[in-house]
Amino acid sequence: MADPQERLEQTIRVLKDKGCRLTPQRLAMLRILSKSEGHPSAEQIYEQIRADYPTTSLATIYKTLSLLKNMNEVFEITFASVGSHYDGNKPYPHPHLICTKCGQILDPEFGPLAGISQEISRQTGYKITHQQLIFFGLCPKCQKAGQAPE
Amino acid sequence: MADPQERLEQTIRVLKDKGCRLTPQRLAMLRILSKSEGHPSAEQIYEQIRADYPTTSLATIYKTLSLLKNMNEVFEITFASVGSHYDGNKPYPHPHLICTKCGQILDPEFGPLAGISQEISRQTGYKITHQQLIFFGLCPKCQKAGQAPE
DNA sequence: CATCTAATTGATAATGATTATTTATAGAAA
DNA sequence: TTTCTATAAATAATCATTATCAATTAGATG
Ligand SMILES: [Mn+2]
Ligand SMILES: [Mn+2]
Ligand SMILES: [Zn+2]
Ligand SMILES: [Zn+2]
Repeated sequence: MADPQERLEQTIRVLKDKGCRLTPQRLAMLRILSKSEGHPSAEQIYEQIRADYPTTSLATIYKTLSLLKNMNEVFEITFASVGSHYDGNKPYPHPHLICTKCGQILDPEFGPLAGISQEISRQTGYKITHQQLIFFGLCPKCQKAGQAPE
Repeated sequence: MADPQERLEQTIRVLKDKGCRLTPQRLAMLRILSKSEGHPSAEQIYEQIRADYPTTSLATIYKTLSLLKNMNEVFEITFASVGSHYDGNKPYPHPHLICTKCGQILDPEFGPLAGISQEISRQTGYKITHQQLIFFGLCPKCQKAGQAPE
């Protein structure tokens, strides 16, 4: 994982570059996201923030997450059955390992790209039941510029 | 892809084995799902069904999908930003290729497991921007039987 | 420091996909 | 026919997320 302090400073730099304000609520969120322990959901971030800033609104959490997503300073794991979770420590797409019972989410570390499941299983002790591999991109039709989404 | 007729018959067999009834609405759904053209959403299945059975309720679609999921006769692609989509032709986990502009979902065919993105891109003409690879399983703690989910 | 103003916040309403509930229906069994 | 049970239809409820808008404030300016 990246050094949380460096991630924090990096994100603050990007925010300032874009002319965004650094409010206390945002700073508190950045501290949490720079570590992203356990890949928190919006609700979990909200609960942590409220410890220090009891009047914070959940809407602020969502708006800040949206802002950070747009500048690629947080990565969103969108999986319907567990809701969205966030990783501000590795703010780019990467594989995840989800426990289907308790919902715990890990970043599995793996080198090549073969026998992955076994390797992850060995590393983490998880018993892997299934996986989801999704590729995103633009279909040929959508690559033509100036075309509205259907 | 599997032969839709065979998939239809297979699912009907499983339903009967479990003592479930084969209603006209269900049969209409099975016909759609056995092909699963375009990986339809619940809403899209609903619209197709209504052509033949105008009084059908959306709740029935969801209930039947839930039934079929439980007997592994349909695979659900749960990705938050596009909502759930269904594949009854290949009713088991497999990779998907999603256009982030129009939402089209394909089953990319690929052999080994290296240089996948390039191969998929060549086969489909998609310009791949990112991917999501998620492994599901049970963490060591959850593998201990009789433990409640957190 | 005081003032100014656009960005941001907090409170709340709205949205939308999915699930739950309740009553009605229909076919199988007796 | 009567009874029984699975299922359907209609509708309400849920819940995560987004939108709205008046109030507040960070940060620039003088
Ligand atoms: Mn991660
Ligand atoms: Mn598929
Ligand atoms: Zn677990
Ligand atoms: Zn497209």
